[in-house]
Amino acid sequence: MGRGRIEIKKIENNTNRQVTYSKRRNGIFKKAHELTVLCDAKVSLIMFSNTGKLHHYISPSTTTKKIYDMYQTTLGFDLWTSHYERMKETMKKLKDCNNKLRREIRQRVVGEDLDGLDMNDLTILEQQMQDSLTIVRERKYHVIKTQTDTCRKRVKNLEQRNCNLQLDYETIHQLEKKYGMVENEGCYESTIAYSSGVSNLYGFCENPNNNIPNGPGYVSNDLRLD
Amino acid sequence: MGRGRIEIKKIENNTNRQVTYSKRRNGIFKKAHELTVLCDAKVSLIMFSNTGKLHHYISPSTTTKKIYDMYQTTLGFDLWTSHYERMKETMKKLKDCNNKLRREIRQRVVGEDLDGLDMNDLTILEQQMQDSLTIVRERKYHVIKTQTDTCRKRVKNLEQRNCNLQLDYETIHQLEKKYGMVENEGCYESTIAYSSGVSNLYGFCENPNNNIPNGPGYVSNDLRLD
DNA sequence: AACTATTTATAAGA
DNA sequence: TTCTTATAAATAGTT
Repeated sequence: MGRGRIEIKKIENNTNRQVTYSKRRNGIFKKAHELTVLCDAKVSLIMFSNTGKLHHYISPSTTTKKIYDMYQTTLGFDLWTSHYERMKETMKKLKDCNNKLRREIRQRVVGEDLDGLDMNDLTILEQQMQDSLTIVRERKYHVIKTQTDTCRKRVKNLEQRNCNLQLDYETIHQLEKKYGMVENEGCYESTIAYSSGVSNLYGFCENPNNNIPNGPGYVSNDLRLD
Repeated sequence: MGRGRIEIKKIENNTNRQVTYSKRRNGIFKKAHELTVLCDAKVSLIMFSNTGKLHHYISPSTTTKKIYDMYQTTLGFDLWTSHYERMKETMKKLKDCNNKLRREIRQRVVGEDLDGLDMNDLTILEQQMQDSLTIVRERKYHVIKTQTDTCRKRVKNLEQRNCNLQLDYETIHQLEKKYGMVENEGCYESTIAYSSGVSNLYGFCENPNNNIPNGPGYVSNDLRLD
C-alpha cells in the first residue's frame, strides 16, 4: 500500500527504517484502538524499536498488569512463578533455620526452653557449656597475659628512660661542676626539658624506635599482674 | 476500508462484531509481524475478545516475559516491585539475623570467633555463660530431685505392699493352724498369688489408687539418692 | 511533516 | 465460516 509494493524484509536504510517504523507504529495503534472500540476487546500492545525505544498501547478499560495477569492465568502458567516460588522457599528455609538457632540460643545462652530435655540431654548440654566456658576463660587468660606482657614491656622501657635520664642529669651536673657553672633554677628547667623526650646522649637505649602504645586510646580492663 | 465507511463505535450486532474482530485481529497480527521484520522491532501483542478469548503475537526474536520485563524496566517501575522488594528486604534481614545468631552460637557454644572481643566483652560473656550453666545445672538438679522423689515414693509403696503381704501371710498361717490345715506347697503358691497385687484384706492401705510409674518406659539417668 | 499514487485491509454481501 | 469485491484506509516514495 504505497507508491510501490515492498518486500517484507528488514529495511537496511536506517532513516527509511525509522520513518517506516513511526508510520506503521501509528497505524497499528490506530487499528488496536479501533478493535478495542468496535469489538469491545482488550488489547495490550508493547513494542520496542530496534533503537530500544518503547511504545505501548493499552485498551482504556483495562491495565497492562491486568492483561498480563489474564494472559498468565489463561495460559495456565506464571512467567514469574519459578523465581518467586524459589524465593519463597528460600525464605521459609531461612526462617526455619533462624528458629532452630534461636532455640539453641535460648537453651544455651539464656537457659530457657529446657523443658523438653531429659537427664541425658541436660548432662550433655552441661558438658558442652562447661567446655565452651573453659574456652572463653582460656581466651580471657590469654588476653590478660598479652596485656600483662605489654604492660611489663612498657614498665621496663620507662625504667630504661628513667635510667638514661638520671645519667644525663648526672653528666650535666658533673659538667657544670667541672666548668664552675653556678647552680640555679635553670638547671631544673633544663632537666624537665630533657625529660620530655628520650635521651640522645647515650647510644645504648634498648629500643629507640619502640612504639609504646599509650595515650587515651589505651584502655586496660580488669588488668591483674600475676 | 470496505464497501462503506463505518463509525468507530461498538458493533452491537453480535455476529457482526465477532466477524469484524476475527478479520481485524488477523490484520493487526499481520501488521505487527511486518513491523517486526521491516523495522527489526520487538512486539508483544495480547488481546482478549469480549467473549474472553485470548490471542497473542510475539516477535520471534524475543519472549513475552522479556518484553514485559523490559517494559517495566523502561518505565522505571515494577508492577510487582513493592511485593518483590519487600520480599528481598525480608530475606536480607533474615540472612543478617541468621548470621548474627550463628556468630553468637559460635562464640557461646563452640567457643570460636572470640578474636574481636576485648577483656570487657570476654568478662561479660564469661559471666553470661556461667549464669546459663548455672541455670542448666539447676534444671538438672531439679530433674534429679523429681526423679529421686518419685523413686522414694515407689520404695515406700513397695514397703507398704510388703508389709501388707506379710500380715496377709501371717493371718493365713494362723487360720491354717487354727483349723488344722496341713502345710503344703499350695501355701507358697497362694502367697505368690497374693504378692501379685495389693492386699485387699486390710483397709489401711495408704494410696489404693496410687499409680506408680514403672515398666520399660521409665528410664532413670544418672540417678543418685542424696 | 505533507502529498499522493498505490497497495492493502476490510465491510458488506454471497 | 470463507470468498468476493467495492471501497476505505494505510502507507512507500517523493517533495
